[in-house]
Amino acid sequence: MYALVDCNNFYASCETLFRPDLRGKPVVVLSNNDGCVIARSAEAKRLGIRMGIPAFKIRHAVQQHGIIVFSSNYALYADMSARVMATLEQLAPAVEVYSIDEAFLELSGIPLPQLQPLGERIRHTIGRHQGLSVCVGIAPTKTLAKLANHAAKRWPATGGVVVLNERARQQKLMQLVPVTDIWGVGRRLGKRLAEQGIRTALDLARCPPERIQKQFSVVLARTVRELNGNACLSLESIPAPRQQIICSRSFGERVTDKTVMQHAITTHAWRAGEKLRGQNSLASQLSLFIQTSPFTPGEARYSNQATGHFPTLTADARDLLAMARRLLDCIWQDGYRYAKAGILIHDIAAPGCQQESLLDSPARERTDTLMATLDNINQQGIGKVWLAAQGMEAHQPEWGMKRQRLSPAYTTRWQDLISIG
DNA sequence: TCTGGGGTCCTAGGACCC
DNA sequence: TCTGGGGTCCTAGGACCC
Repeated sequence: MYALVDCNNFYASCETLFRPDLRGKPVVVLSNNDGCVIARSAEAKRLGIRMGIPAFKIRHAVQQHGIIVFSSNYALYADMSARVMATLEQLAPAVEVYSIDEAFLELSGIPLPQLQPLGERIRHTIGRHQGLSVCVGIAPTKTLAKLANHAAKRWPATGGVVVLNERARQQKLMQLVPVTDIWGVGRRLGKRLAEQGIRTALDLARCPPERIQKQFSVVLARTVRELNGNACLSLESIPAPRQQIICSRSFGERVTDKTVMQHAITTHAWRAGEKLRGQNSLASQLSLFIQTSPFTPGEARYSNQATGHFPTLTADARDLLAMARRLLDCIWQDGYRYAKAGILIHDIAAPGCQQESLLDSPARERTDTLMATLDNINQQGIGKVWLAAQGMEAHQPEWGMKRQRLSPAYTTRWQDLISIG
């Protein structure tokens, strides 16, 4: 059996955690740059604030209903997430961290009658330790566990825990759930399925998987099997190294100056290097993209990308930044108002695969030591070091994000520690 | 004025190989 | 007149997830 544990309104709940005065009030959290609504408290949902709506479109509702608005505070969310996951590790034999607010647990070996009490214990413990509310779905496959979790969220009478072990209960639930609420079925597939009269989860579960594979894909066929209790997906407790690393941001204000753009892209390249070294990988190529806004009508549009190959595999920040700057020289065009830029690494290799250069022997060990030292300093919170190419105003860069409603980093920065009295 | 930032997997089609 | 059959690798694009 698998459990899916999912935090309720995670970002919004993190914000109210240290602001008890806001409990029971409508709260929303915006995406980076205060762009769109990406999380809502139950009260905000009840007011009809939709997921993903641009912030400027809800200004009226904010005023009218006194909705409290926050910028994204990922320092806070990531730290609270780590605490929730650590708690789950103590409650279950194996945990797969699936996203910032969700985890799958493997519960094999636990007798059936103990599953419901275990779900309740998980809810209770995270409520006590982290002050967050979670829902728990338990079922024989991951897809059914997702479905059970969906039911636990949707129907409060379940008490936030749903165990779906009997076929009859699974079918009863599937009959009520639209097919697009199934994990792995999005809008497009939902539309194509509807054309064939497949509207509920049960409709899909009753299709022969061979037919679905032929007409749709092997992925959807797997979903059909999972809905029928045939587990095709297993718990992946050890995350595989990323095959692709992206660091990109929309700018707080449009960028028109090449030096400012250089600072931005070298900072993204630096971050990409940190992620790369963090998973002990090497890059063989790096891409850069820059673009104007696709939304502003009447404004000249430009978007371009360039890729460069390294002579030997590298995770050295100096190589990555130099490449980013070289690529910018290739695609930069004066006269545009740039809205976004990013760095992509997609050809990622493990150390030991590299072909060293015949001509110059890179001092691999020395660059590894240097990078490890820099990463260490930055992780310990004793200060920050970076390369001069990133510009000197690393804390408040000109191109930085707009975050006008940012809450304190309550749990990760000493000066933001809450004081009482 | 104002529209996020990551990821994954699969498939089709072209280039190329023998 | 008649023009094979079996592969691999790469890329772009589409779909999904949070």
